[in-house]
Amino acid sequence: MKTFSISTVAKELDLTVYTLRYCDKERLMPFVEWTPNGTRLFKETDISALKIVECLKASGMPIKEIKNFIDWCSDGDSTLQQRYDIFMERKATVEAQKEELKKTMEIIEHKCFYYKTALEAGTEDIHKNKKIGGLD
Amino acid sequence: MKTFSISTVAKELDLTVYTLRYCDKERLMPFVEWTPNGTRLFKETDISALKIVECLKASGMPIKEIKNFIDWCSDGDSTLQQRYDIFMERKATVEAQKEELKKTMEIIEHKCFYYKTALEAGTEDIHKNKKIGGLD
DNA sequence: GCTTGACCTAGAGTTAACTATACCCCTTAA
DNA sequence: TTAAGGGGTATAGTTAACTCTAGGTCAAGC
Repeated sequence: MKTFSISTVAKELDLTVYTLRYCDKERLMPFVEWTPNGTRLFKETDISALKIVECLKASGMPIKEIKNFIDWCSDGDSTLQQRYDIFMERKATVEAQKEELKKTMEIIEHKCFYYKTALEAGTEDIHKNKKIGGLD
Repeated sequence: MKTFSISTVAKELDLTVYTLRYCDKERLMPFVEWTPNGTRLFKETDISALKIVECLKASGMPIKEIKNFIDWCSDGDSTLQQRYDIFMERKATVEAQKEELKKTMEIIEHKCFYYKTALEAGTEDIHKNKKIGGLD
């Protein structure tokens, strides 16, 4: 079976070896195996699992909670419901983040317009007294 | 002119007074005025400006860079280009974040499906050997 | 056989953005 | 007139997720 060194995996996942070792210390990868002389050996499936870990991180999940998920994975079918719940919950938080970003983007685009027109006019004054209490 | 206390503004922006004072210490609100006995007095326009600060924070901009923007605002029309550039750059990074979230969401939704079907089958085994090296 | 470079651990240091504490002042209501 | 409550400062502590350093092992190549 093909295996990979920690630095290869780091490159593949766009992480540092420090980060991978940190994740290991936090018990996020109990599945990786070792050579007899104490070097980690990553399998293809390990890399897939780490991509899920990265996905959960990207969704804003703290590492301690990701650890719960990893533990449940080792526990087999009895934890299927918990694992399902985790991803449904993640789906909701990511949806909320998307909404937040959308609002943020609206304000930013408004400001782009504000400064574009101000630049064209040579002064910000054209926006003064436009709307009282507005965001302009 | 109507003014607001720090705790009122905190409520309005959904921040703590600690956070507002921290922002002040970081020179993110040089525009707020003070009573003779040393209390901050927020105007309506100050709250609008702080909403922009919060928007920049939400876009992932570090506070030290937001400070640059605030400084430029005080410098008048000579900094219009810099300020425009900042928002155009923010627009690009938020766009990138949206892309990232989209990818994250795809994996999460795939996992929701994975666990939903596993739950229905009563076992995760139905997904074994489906695709070698796949994300399932 | 010696150097180089990849791997290892333990543990210290970093960073940003708060968050809290200690202690002070001022106003207001009982 | 005193106690509560809201304001202020300075400074210390927290947190998460790295990031780095020191010091060590081991295999390969010259």
